[in-house]
Amino acid sequence: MSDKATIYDIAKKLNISAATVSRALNDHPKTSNKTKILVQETALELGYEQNKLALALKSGRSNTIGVIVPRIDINFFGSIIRGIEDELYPRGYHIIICQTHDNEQKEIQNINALLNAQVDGIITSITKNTKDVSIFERILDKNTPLIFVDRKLNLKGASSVTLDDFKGAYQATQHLINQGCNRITHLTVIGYQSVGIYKDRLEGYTQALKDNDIPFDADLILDIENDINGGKKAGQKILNFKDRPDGIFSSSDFMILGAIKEIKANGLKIPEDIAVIGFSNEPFTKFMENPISSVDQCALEMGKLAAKVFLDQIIDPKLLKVEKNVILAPKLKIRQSSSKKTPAN
Amino acid sequence: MSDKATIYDIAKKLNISAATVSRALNDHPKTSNKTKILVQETALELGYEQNKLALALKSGRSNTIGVIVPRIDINFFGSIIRGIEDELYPRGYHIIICQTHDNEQKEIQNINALLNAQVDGIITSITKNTKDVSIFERILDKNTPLIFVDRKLNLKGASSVTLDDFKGAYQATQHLINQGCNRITHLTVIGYQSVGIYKDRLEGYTQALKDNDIPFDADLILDIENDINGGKKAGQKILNFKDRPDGIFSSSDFMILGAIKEIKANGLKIPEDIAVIGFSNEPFTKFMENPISSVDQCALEMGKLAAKVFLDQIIDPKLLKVEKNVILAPKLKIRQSSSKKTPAN
DNA sequence: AATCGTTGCTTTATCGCTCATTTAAAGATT
DNA sequence: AATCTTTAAATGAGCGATAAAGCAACGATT
Repeated sequence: MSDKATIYDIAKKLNISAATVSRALNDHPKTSNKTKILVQETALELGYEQNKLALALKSGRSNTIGVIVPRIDINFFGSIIRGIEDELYPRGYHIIICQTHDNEQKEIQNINALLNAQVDGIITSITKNTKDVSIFERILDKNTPLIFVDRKLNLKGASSVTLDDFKGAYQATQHLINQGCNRITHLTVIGYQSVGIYKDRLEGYTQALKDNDIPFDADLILDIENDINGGKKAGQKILNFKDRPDGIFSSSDFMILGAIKEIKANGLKIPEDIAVIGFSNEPFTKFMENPISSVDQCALEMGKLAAKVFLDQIIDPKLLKVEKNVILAPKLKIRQSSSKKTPAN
Repeated sequence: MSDKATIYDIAKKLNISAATVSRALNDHPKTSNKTKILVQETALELGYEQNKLALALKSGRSNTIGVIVPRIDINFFGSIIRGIEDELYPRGYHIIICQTHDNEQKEIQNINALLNAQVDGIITSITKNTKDVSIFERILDKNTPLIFVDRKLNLKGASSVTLDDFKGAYQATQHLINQGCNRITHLTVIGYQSVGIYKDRLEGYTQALKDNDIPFDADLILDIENDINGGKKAGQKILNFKDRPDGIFSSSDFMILGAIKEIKANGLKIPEDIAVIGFSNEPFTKFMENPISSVDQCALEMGKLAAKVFLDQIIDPKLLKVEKNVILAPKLKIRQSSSKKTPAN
């Protein structure tokens, strides 16, 4: 039971007051060098370590930040967290992780728990089902910095780091058009339109068509489940079209994977017959035998930026609420699945 | 600035002492129902919330656990963390995440930081380069429960949840033999033998050969880099063998992916010419057009078990150190890449 | 010699909560 | 009626660190 030494132990040993020890350790100007050295030596000798909890209680700052994501084991969120950690750890911050599993109730619980734990800020991606804004207002009421990553709410006083989903979708669609496609379907999930990102992707797609004088055809918008099976069903529909599409822009990599499987199973070639591009740049897309093009969401960078925005917010606690909204440009990863003209990786 | 209410605020309002408020809120037996109700109502009215920091300082327990992994954005570790979170969150624990990036110095820093933060326990996967045991002994000296996941050190007093790598390797090799292979190469990383798991996999492979009266051939052990490129190089070597192998057991999915690409590029068929199986069950293995067989490491379950072991440890703080070593049986995921006889998914 | 300013430390109070101990009040016992 | 129990609340201390204010000692100033 090597019970930790406190500043009191040091004080007693040196016959000085605890406050002096505290100042000596903090390199306070009003301390003599003699005492500083003496205290530091004794601290080392006793194996003293600052109790962060006491400091946190006293100062009201825990040096801890809460991060809430739908699920940790989704690559995208894992990378975001890594970005946050990479940025904040060197500055002495700890990161508390919470998951919502896309459940609004858990989201509320998580936020309350984090606030109780006195975190210095919260970075979060909202659930697909978040309806109630009030819990987020509570965060702001407490003057706790709130930064949304990727999935955001529009809330005065809250910052955000998001992807320009419109642009990503626009570029992906434009890329397909450049490859010679002129009948492009779009796979999406209408049910998630509240999250905003799917809506933006749909709009980017629509705009790209418009700018290229390709008529918009509502039948080409396929509303499916966001998984491989949904993609397979979409693949069937696509194969059954009288006027078969020659391109697919999917708002998710999993949906496009299903569609690809279905299309190939029916003897069509990708990208020759149908060129496809997904969204998210899931790790598996580049590992495939025929690598899948996708829109990269720069997760790592989003995490880093969110961390930086957080740091900006707390530079001056007296400052009126700073609100900062960063929009990241996505990066197209052109691979075989959409390279009719020039194959690439 | 809706500054949080404390028990003193409640006490003042009701003209009772703070201690009574504390007891009332904690449902202490020596409190009258009248007071309890009164206090609870006032607490609600003032928007009181317990300050966990103060509680932690007072009680010496932070209700926080530290998790240190090489990298968060690796699927395997993400799943472990998810398992831990799923298990501990409902019991009121928070999880602080740290990364080592496989750097021993960062590992030491992380541990020190977590101990300063007064975590109630540490769950970790050591780096590939960990040499020094003393930092882990420090954890135990402080009576902080220490649980290793997957990558462990043998340390008296520390618990562990690991995979039976030997068994996984044995089963994978046996499976290839069952499929008719009798000249099986093994891809490994000799440099990582200190981590233990690669060594165990090699031994499982060796034992399976022995039990099936297949002579061990040291030339069939290929020591390569643990990535796709390493796998490609291994693939070349395999193709150049005079007596070409008909099976590959790889201790990593990335290595086998490279090997597969190389082999297919040379016109050979998988599994017909060469049957292959990897290790880790990375997500991409099942998404491939020709899904890759692999040994699943049950990451989620490992995380959950680690959390449970932690909870076991702290049931009775007075108890002598409990040491618990759980070894999980891996699960073979048989897919196309190794299914010569009966195709499966 | 008396006063002033520095320097460097001590004292005291506080962050919010809880535990052990004490006190007070009411009821039970003879 | 006087004492003993029981019960509920008050008191005070302390977890570990720090900030503000107070004070002693020294040398410098006039």
